Amino acid sequence: MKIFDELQLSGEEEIEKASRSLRAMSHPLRLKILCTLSETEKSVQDIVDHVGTSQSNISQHLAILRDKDIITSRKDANKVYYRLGDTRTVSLINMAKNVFVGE
Amino acid sequence: MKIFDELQLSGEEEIEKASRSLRAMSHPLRLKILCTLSETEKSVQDIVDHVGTSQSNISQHLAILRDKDIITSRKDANKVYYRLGDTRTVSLINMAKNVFVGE
DNA sequence: AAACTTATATATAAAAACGTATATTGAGAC
DNA sequence: GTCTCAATATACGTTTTTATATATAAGTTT
Repeated sequence: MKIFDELQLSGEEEIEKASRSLRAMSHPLRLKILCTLSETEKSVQDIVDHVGTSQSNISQHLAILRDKDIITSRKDANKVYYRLGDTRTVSLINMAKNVFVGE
Repeated sequence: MKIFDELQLSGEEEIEKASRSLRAMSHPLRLKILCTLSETEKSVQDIVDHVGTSQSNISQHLAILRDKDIITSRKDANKVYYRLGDTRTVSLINMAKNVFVGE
């Protein structure tokens, strides 16, 4: 049917795009970061405290999420605040929550 | 708020579980396989034809998805038919489609 | 037995993760 | 201004994981 076809993830580019985003989300630390950010924007240090690994490691993971436009940042003084990038990202996180919580 | 808390992906195990599933979905070939299977169950050879790589490679990817309970299989004669594993998997694929299609 | 379908073992290549060290940027003290 | 401290990013090397090709095994059908 029509509706179904429209919902197909078909084109090569669409597949690639989706899989890049999913891959970026799929690392435990990055997923934690994203869940943390779904509440409210946070500074890098906040994230480090919540998630619990080295500052450098967090920063590297943030770079990965940033490169894929999954999160965005704003700089205030010498701190950098991160938040979920766009509606699509928010949907993704909510989707993950809905699907995985309570199993 | 309450509802929000309930939707949090919080426990370490929950995070690990979600990220394992997401990672399994996040390879382009595996995502293609899953999309293909969202229509209807298919034999390995069907999948090879649809997705387009070697039989061995497909089989290896199927093993990964199978190990994570994302797909299940049934054997009929000398063919093996795969389909999406459970409701959770179907939700995941549908949500991925919803999120990524039409961007 | 020969042909077919699927799975697996093994080796290699490629990519990702992480630690350590270092760079950058901004703010405040002096 | 420049020194210093704090916050964040990046570079680089090493280890671990993942992907894939090639070859082969195992089970089924004819």
